Parts: sequence; structure tokens; C-alpha cells
Amino acid sequence: MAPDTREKILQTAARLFLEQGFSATGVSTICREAGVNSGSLYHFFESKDALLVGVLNWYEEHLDPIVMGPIEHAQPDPVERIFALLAWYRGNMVATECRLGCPIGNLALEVSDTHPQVRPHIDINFANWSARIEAWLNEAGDRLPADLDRRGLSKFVLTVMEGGLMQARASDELGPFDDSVAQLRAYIDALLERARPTGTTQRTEETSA
Amino acid sequence: MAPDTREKILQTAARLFLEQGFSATGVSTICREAGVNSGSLYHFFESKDALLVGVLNWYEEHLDPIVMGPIEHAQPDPVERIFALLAWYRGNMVATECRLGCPIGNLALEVSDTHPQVRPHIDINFANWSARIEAWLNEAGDRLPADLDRRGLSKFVLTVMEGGLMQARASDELGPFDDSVAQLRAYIDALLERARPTGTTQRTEETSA
DNA sequence: TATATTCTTGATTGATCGCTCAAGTAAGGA
DNA sequence: TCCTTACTTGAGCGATCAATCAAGAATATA
Repeated sequence: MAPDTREKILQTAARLFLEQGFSATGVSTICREAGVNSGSLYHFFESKDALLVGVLNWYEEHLDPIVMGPIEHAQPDPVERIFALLAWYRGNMVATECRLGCPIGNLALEVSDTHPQVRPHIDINFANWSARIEAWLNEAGDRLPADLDRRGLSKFVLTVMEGGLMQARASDELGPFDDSVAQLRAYIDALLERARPTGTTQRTEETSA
Repeated sequence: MAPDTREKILQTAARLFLEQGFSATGVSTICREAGVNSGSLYHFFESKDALLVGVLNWYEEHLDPIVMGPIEHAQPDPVERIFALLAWYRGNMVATECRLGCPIGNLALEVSDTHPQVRPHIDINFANWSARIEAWLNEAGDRLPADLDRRGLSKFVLTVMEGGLMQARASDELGPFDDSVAQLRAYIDALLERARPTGTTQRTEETSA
């Protein structure tokens, strides 16, 4: 009968780190918003840094059930799934008026250098994300060129997502994100075209010969 | 005969914000490392936030003389210039063992939401950066398809740079950055190929017919 | 030289920082 | 019932935070 105090602390900290950043968020604020005393927080986490690791583990555990799972279920086509995922992040930016962005990306730039013991946990989150993209690319089989570096392309998709979100937040406009996704679409369309047997054309999905 | 105290403060603050982040850097640390008393700092900057704006103005003024200018001079080909620029950032990452990254990108994620009066100054830095890329793409003329969205592609190049640096820092490896640049290269190669008159081939630069 | 302005000194402010701890309550097993 | 462990309480620790200010030094103009 473990209390949900720990979970409440994790979710509150995750939200505040996303809204304000790690350094700018005080432990006292986390306690107040979680409705918990500092002694309880330090019962479950030995330091603010340990709490940050807990938050990153929380994200690692919830990527599939919250993000990847629903998208895989909603979009059967592995290539379109990539753009459905990017559209999911776009939807978050619309809902927040170009705020927040990606919690892992934010922490990556804030603490990778200063907290070397935390960095690997950020790395794992990114690795899991792009590994799922790589699996989708493999699922696409010979619709993509045989000599394509699918692992490299999977990291490229993450690059596009993070870089697009960054510029969207900086400009307070979705334009740069949409521009980036459009360029990625053009690139992947060119890859699909290159892998297509000569003499065939395709405009909508599931058309062959 | 304005003293160089202000400049010393700006450069010290820029370095510390890059190494530690904005929130994690104390004003007292800036003063100590700049060899200045806090009263002097607050004589030139009315607050820590105003100092941050000063740092962003400093970056805006130095992008051309420090980064873009030398690269334009060293690489005459406008398309190769893009990859020379990316190689310049890669060189910084090699020199710092995958630390620091881009100072503007770091600040973009840390303060865009919490300091709305600072965000436009980040936006300007990004806009200047991608505007230069756009000028290079225009310089490439009909080597690129006429219907290409060159402004969108210029933002895409910034996306690739920032996303690649982020993953390089998170993984402590240049791999994801190199992967991303390689995918961008493949995309731009495809664009060059598409714009090439039929019946011609090209492998090295400055070859025609 | 006289005067005004610019810049520097550095101690000090109240607030907040991450964190501790002794005491107390709750819950489970025997 | 007794004992142990798990968890909570909340005041309080020393340190550091961003920022202030009265005083003085340096500099420029006249």
C-alpha cells in the first residue's frame, strides 16, 4: 500500500521543470504545489538532483503509454506515423501557444554539462524515442531505399522535432516548426520515390502499380 | 573613453551563461570572474535580466565578424558554405568534448517562456542566422529547384544544427550530429540533382556539361 | 581650477535556496 | 497487544540569491 505521495511529487516536479526549468524551480515550490512537506520529499528523494533523475525515469516509463502507443494505434502506415508523431507535438504547441516544448530537450540543454550523472538518463529518453522511429522505418521495408541509413534517419527525425520546437518557442510562431516538417516531408518523399520500382507512380497511400 | 568594464561584464556573463545556464549563474559569480564589484555591474545593467538582453545583443553584433564572415571568406560555394558552417559548430563540439553547444539555443529553451521580454532578442539572433543561410541559398540560383521554399529550407538548416547539437550533448557523442548533417546532405544533394538539366552529371564542384 | 558627471567600492539588505532533523503518526506483522 | 518500519510534520539550518546604497574616486567639461 505504497502512498501516492511519491507519484504526486514526481508529476508536480515534472510539470514545474517543464514550465520553469530545473534551476529556476525551487524545492519549496514543488512541495507547496504537490501539497507535501519537504521532509516527505526528502524521504523519497535524497536530493533535488535525485528528484530530477526520478522525473526522467518517469518520462522513460510513460513515453510508450502516453505518446507512442496511441499514435501507433491510430496510424497503421509506418511512414505516416512519423508525421503523426510530429503532428502530436505540434498539437501541444498549439494548445500551449508555443510554450513548453519537449521536456527532455529542455533538460538536455540545461543540465547535460553541469550534471554528468543525469545526462545518461536524458540520453536514454532520446534513444528510446529514436529507436521507435527506427523500428517504423524498418517496418516500411522496401518502400525506402535499401542503402538508407535508417538509424541515422531516425535521429534526424528527432533532430527535426527538437530544432523545430526550439524555433517555434523562440519566435512564438509555429512557422519554423511547420517549415522544418515540410522539408522533412520533401526529403522522405524523395526517398520513397527513389525506392519505387520504375514505371510506377503513387500519390495517395496504399496505391501500387 | 568609455571603460571596458561593461564589455568585460558582457563577455564574462556570456561565457558563464553558456557554461552553466542563466538561472544557475549567480550575479556574484559574474562579478568575481569579471573582476568587478556588483555596484559596477548594476551601474551598467539595471537587473540580471537586462544583462541577459545585453548578452543577446552582444551575440547579435558578433555573429557576422566571428562566425559568418570568416566562413563566407573561406568557402566561395554557397551550398558548401552551409556545410562549412555546420562543420564550424562541429569543431566547437570537438574542442569542448561535446559540451556547451549553441548559446542562443540554450537560452531559447531556458528563458523563452519565463522571460517574455527577452524572447524577441533570441528570435532576432535566430532570424539573422537563418537569413544568412537564405541568402546563400538564393546565391545558389538555379542550381536549386525554382519552386524550392528557400526560406523554409534556411530554417530547416538551423533546425538541423540545433537538433544535432542537442543530441550530441545528450549522448556525449558526435554521432547524432553527424547523422543529421549526413541526412541534410542527402536531401540537398537530391535537390541539386532535381534542378540539374537532364543529361548532365556532377560529382565534384564547378563541373558543368 | 571649479563643477558636474561617470564610474567604482564593498558592506548590507531581506528573501529564498537546498536540505536537516527530532518528534510524531500510521500501518503491518507477531 | 507490542514492536518495527514507513511515512509525515514543520520549524529551522547556513548559504546564497538578486539588488541597494551612501560614499568616494576618476574623468570630462568649462
